[in-house]
Amino acid sequence: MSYTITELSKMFYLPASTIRYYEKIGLLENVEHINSYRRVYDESHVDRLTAIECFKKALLPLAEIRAFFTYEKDMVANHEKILDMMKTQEEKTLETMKDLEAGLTHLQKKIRYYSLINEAIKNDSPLPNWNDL
Amino acid sequence: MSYTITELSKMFYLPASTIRYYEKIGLLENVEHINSYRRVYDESHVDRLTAIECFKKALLPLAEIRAFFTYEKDMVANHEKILDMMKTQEEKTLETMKDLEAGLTHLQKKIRYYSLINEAIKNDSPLPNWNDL
DNA sequence: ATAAAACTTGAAGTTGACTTTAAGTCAAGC
DNA sequence: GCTTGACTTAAAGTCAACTTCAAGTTTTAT
Repeated sequence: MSYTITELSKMFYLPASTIRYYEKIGLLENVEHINSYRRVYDESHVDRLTAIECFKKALLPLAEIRAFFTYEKDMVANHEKILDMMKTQEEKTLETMKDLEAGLTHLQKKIRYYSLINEAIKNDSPLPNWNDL
Repeated sequence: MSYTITELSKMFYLPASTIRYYEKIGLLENVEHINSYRRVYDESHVDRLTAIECFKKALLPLAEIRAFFTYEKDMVANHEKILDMMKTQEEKTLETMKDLEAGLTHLQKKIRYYSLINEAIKNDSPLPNWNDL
């Protein structure tokens, strides 16, 4: 099965320009050009983009993702390097999640506070105090 | 109590240049300059930086954070706008957390996989298959 | 009194991840 | 055979969030 850039674009909700950009920086490889012009993709590229999507969700920078693909070409030789990369990234991701959770808690406190303010204004009652939450 | 830029810098693990930058883009306000030269900060600035830290953890862009501070100056007039902002941001944060969790799961699967590869190589046994996980 | 350390400014530079632009190519339909 | 539309290229532009730089000022230590 083969795909045009527009098909991939729709599949992954990515602008075609981004898909071309990924090729340019080496995230997508071996892209054929029919009549030495238009790009043609196959399952391998769909797999790549799927993997990229996952890694991006885990907040890996594109350079790291590319490094992973490079190492993965000889995973027997590089399995330790890859394992290191993934573990380092796992820690970063966990760290980010902790921050996000703290941020979310802060946000939700603000939401409670401003909901109370809303109430107080409606009922013409005294405004609540941030420290009373 | 008053603080120098270096003191704040150490308190918040931020380079002084960043603190100056935050002032420049309007995140820090009313910064006095002794002898019309060096910056002097007080508790209000410590509070601001603490709030900025929280919002940044929740991944709010600096422009949003500044907007919040602006609205907060008249929270009686702007409480609905603020509430909207915070709720919108809460959703975005929850969305990001979901993505992060998905990314983390993917990462952990990779870690399991490459640990098995590691084992297999040590024991000279056949390499595991990604689909067997 | 002088030099070094710590701070100041405005402007320019950096990084990552794209996006936009301008000019060109090619197949398809009228 | 000409236009339209979907694609191509390389290069430049954008955006957020800083960082670095060059040149100047002030405080502190010798």
